[in-house]
Amino acid sequence: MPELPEVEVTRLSFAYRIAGGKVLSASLGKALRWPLGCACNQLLGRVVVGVRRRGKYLLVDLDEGLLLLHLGMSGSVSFAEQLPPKGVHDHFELVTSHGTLRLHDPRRFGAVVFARSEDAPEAQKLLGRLGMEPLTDQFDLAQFQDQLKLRRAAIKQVLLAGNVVVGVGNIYASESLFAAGIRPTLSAARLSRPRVAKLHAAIRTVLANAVAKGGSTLRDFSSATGESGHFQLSAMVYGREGQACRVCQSPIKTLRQGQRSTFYCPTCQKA
DNA sequence: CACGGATCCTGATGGC
DNA sequence: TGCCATCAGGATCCGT
Repeated sequence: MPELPEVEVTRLSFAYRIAGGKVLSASLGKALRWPLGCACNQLLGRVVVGVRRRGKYLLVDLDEGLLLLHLGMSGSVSFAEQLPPKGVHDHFELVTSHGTLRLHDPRRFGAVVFARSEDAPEAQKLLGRLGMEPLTDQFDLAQFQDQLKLRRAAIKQVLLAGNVVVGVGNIYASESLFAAGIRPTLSAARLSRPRVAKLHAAIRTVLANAVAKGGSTLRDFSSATGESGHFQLSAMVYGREGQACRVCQSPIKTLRQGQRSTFYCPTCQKA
């Protein structure tokens, strides 16, 4: 479910409200992708200092240590003073004096991991190999060009891998490549510098636009306050196989890359 | 190191 | 209605 825009929309929807809250209780349900890395009662009394995002991770900063939350494919976060009773797929809960943070994740590809600090090995294991943040100045064009030169794989797969640039998942990889007019199957290393520059700008525009639209709600994404996103309504290619391209009217095509669907316009996206 | 494929898990959907 | 196959917003691990 969640790519960078959905994670950022989630963050924006609860960060300012949870900040300052003191942890009153914490509980875990079924196992997520990795163990929490501490006993739940070690979190008692901690104060939530703020919530940041790195790639698709939410970093819940505590006065001592931090929690790394990942939503996997099907995760979502709720935050409210009072939440409805726990359901079968609610696997983590942090009750604070400002409200309750809950992670709902049917497929359990998500994770909650405690780390003593961002630099600690348990955090670096998850964050250490992440690529550049696309919506910050860290996303340097020259560096992007240099790094793509080292990758022979298809540009779509390089974007998804997250070790060059983070946060671009299956929806926004297709959308960004459409915006840049690039065929998803092209080898990253063979893209001309001007085309990479176009892609660099496209990624930023597409992601920023998606955040502004509240993310994409395909089946069940909503922010921590329950708001649906509506980026999917303006998607140019994702989920539009067979429909007319919004620019040139050609039917949108689909293909499989690394067991994921890719959508593209055969006319607008040049080989 | 870079690459492609298998893998974790549950639920929705479509064909027969 | 049931059963089976396929697909779904991710990312790690493993063999080459």
